[in-house]
Amino acid sequence: MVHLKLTISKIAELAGVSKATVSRVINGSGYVSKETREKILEIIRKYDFVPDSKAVSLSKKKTFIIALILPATSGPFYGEVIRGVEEVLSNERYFILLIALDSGQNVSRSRERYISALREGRVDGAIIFDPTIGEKAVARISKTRVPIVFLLKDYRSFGMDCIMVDNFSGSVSMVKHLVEEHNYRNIAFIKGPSVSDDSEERFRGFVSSLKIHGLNIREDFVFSSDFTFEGGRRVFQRLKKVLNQIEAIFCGNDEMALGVIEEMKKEGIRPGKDVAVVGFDDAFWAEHIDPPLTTVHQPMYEVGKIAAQRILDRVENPNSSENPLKIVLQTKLIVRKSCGCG
Amino acid sequence: MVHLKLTISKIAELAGVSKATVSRVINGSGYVSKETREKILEIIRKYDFVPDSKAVSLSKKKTFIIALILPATSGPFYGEVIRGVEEVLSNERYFILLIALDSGQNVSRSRERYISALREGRVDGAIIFDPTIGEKAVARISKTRVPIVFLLKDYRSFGMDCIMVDNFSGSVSMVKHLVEEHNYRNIAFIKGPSVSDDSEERFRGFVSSLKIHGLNIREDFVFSSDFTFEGGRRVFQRLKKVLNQIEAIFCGNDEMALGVIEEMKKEGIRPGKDVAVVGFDDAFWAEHIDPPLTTVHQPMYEVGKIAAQRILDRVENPNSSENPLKIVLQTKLIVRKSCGCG
DNA sequence: ACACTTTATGAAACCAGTTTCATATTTTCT
DNA sequence: AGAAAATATGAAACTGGTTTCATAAAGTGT
Repeated sequence: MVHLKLTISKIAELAGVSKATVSRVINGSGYVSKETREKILEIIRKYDFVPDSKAVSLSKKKTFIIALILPATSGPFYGEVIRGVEEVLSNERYFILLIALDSGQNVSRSRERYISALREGRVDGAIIFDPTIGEKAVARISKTRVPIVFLLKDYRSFGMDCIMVDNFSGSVSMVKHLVEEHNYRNIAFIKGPSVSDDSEERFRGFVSSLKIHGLNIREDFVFSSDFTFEGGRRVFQRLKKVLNQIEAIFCGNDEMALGVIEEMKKEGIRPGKDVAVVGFDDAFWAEHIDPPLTTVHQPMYEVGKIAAQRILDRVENPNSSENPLKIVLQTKLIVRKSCGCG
Repeated sequence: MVHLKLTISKIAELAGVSKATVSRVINGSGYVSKETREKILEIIRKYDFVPDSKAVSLSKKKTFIIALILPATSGPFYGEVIRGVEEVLSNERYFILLIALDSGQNVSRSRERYISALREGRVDGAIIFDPTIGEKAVARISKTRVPIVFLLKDYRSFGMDCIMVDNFSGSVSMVKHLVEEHNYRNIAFIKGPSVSDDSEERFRGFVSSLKIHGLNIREDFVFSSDFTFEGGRRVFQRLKKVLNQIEAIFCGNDEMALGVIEEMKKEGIRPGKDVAVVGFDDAFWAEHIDPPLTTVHQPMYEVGKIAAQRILDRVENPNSSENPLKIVLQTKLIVRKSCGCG
């Protein structure tokens, strides 16, 4: 038995009506008499008919798909952001087209890929988390006229909403804790890659907060790495030279903090006791490592949720002349033991 | 200036040819003279034209989208599987439609959602990782005729490929290590939810391996929980009663192991010293907790890659009569310190 | 020079729906 | 009863592409 594909026309034929009427019944639009509707619904049920989304998308000019672009390296955040986005979108019957940015040299390749997706009209809107994007690419994206919400990048000048996380304040509250609660006065800082805005913000918060506390920044206490675990290990080797001059190491993110902690232990130095080590992000595992990591929590689940709400708003009210929105979510200091507490 | 949308017809008009010819140029199909081709390409470039994917999908009956269905709770795996899938698919210019299964009571709701996506013809194929699915749902899925690859579920009887991980052997090698290297003879086991095949397989491997080593299974050493961190903590409270009779606790997954370890520490019991605790999965953080967790590595990145390769194969050779494939990937014992080593 | 193949192109059908418009029938209101 | 408004339905146009088919021109072989 050959499986013949059902279409709205076949249903119409079976019901003895026109396809326009079947379409009205399916969409609940226009006038249809009660009897006709029931008859058609009966047949739809009987044959288990579902309209083809490709045809619907074409004629309605709407895909019910939102692109979600994420950096491949966002490790712990990945899941959180997706969870937030999915929760909101699935309730409104939208789907997620997930595009991961290649790491390394291939970012531009994957950037082309997602810009193509936008230009081809594959999606109704996009949530873009692309830390290394620049104005040229944003300009191209803006030409597509597809509603966009940027994550952790402010491109309101291109008419795009953005959801930010207040990294600066996060650093400030961390330094406040280290200085006021622990009386540390010599704090090293390990920066992430300089292309990362987050990294720079965190560093600026660090510098600014030191100043506020009347401490001046020692350039030889500032190190640079790449936000990875391995990078944390490596940078510790350089940092060792000043280890006897410092009381705390503020790492630009948790992964590097973990690398530093591991390396310290290997050398018989006790993190949290001999020298404090703190991070930034509050990764899933941060509370379970030894010692539990004092860090700054990034509300990535909320970022996902709010981004999804915004993009839906934009998509469903395309001609709202509302100005591009900037929403700043607060970070939260999470005190555990690696700072010397407890 | 109003932005008028470009279509293939407008391009054709501008080039003074028919849209059929433009289509041929774009697709590189059929005959087109060199001059005509160049003229058309010139105009396409000049106006920066990209064909609408919705229209292409409809007429080609192909979306270049693969659905990827994942349980929301797959925490650490999430990223790994996605990474593997994305790597393969993006190279072949396919996109991922990501659908996360709700946790708890809403699984069936999200199951409906992804089955809808298949029935609507939204995707060319699907990779399904749905641990609690049953035959009824699989039967409905199979009716859609959409090529499917199942992850960690064997539904070859419905014509679907499956990628499995050999949990049984994983358990066996773990027990072998505990018994042969450490001489433990009294080992507790904490099962995951009984609906999970993985959980059951791991348990069966445990039982079988005990037998092989001439040990008999003590029912009061077997506990049940739910694969969560909290579940691990709770079950430890029950497990305490037999704590003085056992030398090791084999946890059905890493998260529970972590819960157990935390709880033990709170009570002043030293995991890895006083009693061994081992897990299953090899989550990202497993090597960084204290003590580093001895566990069984699940090759989820490879699972993703292979699943993606299979689904592409099926999608691009729709009438291959090849029998449904079962691919079993091997787990790997990762010895760290929580078993008492080192 | 003639038949045959290859190359080149456009008209029209097609993919599977939605939407507009015209028309016919009822219903409601003076 | 007659006009206006509401209800009901189908034909046809439309979404933006691809593909088939017919036709014509150019190239090839004998």
